[in-house]
Amino acid sequence: MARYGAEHKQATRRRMIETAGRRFKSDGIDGSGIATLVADAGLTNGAFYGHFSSKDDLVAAVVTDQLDAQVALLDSLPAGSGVEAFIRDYLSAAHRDDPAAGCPSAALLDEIGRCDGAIRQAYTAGVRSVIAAISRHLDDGDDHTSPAEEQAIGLVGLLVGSLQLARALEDRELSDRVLAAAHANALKLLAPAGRPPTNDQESA
Amino acid sequence: MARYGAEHKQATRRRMIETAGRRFKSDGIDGSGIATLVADAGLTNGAFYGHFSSKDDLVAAVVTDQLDAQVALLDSLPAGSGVEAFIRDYLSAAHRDDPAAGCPSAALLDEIGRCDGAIRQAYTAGVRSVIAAISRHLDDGDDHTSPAEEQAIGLVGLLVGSLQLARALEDRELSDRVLAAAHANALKLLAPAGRPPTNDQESA
DNA sequence: TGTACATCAGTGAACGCGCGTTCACTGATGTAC
DNA sequence: TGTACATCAGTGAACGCGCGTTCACTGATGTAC
Repeated sequence: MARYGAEHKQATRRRMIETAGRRFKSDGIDGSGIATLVADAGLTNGAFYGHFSSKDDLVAAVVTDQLDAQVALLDSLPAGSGVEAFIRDYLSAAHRDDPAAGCPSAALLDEIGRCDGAIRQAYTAGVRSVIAAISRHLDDGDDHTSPAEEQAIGLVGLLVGSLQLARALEDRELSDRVLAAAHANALKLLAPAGRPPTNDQESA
Repeated sequence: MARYGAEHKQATRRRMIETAGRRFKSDGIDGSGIATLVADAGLTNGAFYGHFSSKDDLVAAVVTDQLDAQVALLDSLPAGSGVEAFIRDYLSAAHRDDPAAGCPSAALLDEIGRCDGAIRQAYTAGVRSVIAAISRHLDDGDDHTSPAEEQAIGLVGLLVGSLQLARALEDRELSDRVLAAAHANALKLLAPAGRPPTNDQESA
């Protein structure tokens, strides 16, 4: 046996992936250097390549981990009104103001679009699971015009784009209005056609 | 008088802003170095600071220019079904496959969210105009449940998020499905409540 | 008309710095005998 | 029980490179006389 138990190295890798997830989401992938990433996990730079073969290798692992966590969150929501609760939290001022703890797609999606194949593949697999998890919630409700997957995709697009928009705006009041408008529009997407959407939301 | 006419320097600045717009949208802001930006415009690196005080200064000018162009495009569309045409083009495979020529928000929004105040202010002013331009089109149609601005904001969020998603996916078939689903959802957002959305779109 | 000078957009080498990555080394542990 | 050795997660200095930025210079032009 070596200096540490068999689980020690895995635990360090785990820690790297989690702290890197926060760092990427707050500073961007390009904006986060190896020295910073490794310091966040309490290590020095040379240790990095004992755990990952390259920065891209870490990015792929982080992307997978982040989307897995989002699926786990969705699966933990109650079957009845889970999606509505998810939407409310997603479009909250708290989520907007804390990217490091939030949705990886909102923080990184256009940067991921410019990444190499392996990272995009990891993202593709992850987002497929997210869409499936949302669809499962939508299927629980009986009435809907469009297939659940179509609704789920539209919802993801709307949530991600709107949160990015709210974050990019320098005007707090307009940003709040974007969150409120996105909320109203998300409910409209979920509402069955032929009836007006339930309208119990207020401006944030 | 100097070597060139009074309009020469302005023309060079214009060219820098346009080529930088394409470069930023294809490689990202962080991903585009001064040397490349200046070479794209047919200059060498020292010339840069005769036109801009810093890279951030260029970025702000590019953001303003790009969103102005988007407003001009929207204003050039026919009053009747302008938004529907805009949506169709926005969610086309051609737009997905050519970020350099496309929407600046789809290419850069999360990166802009991490930029300094001046850039975010430029973006805020620009996107305000885009939302206003879309709202003008929506006001032309008489029937709508939600105020035009609310619909316009939802539409922007949906389009931007969905296009980013389509671009990030490594699976072409799923990416096409995302574009088609976004299209269907966009029409649903525009449709007045109480009637099902017009459903004349096909998968791309 | 011819010469000396001022202008100034653009050139290209150089600056310090942080990047991703490599590698010889450390030192705390478990194992062999 | 005591000593010599193997393991290996983590250390920290160093690598070549591209970054944003600076600056002394170039050279084609218009102006002065």
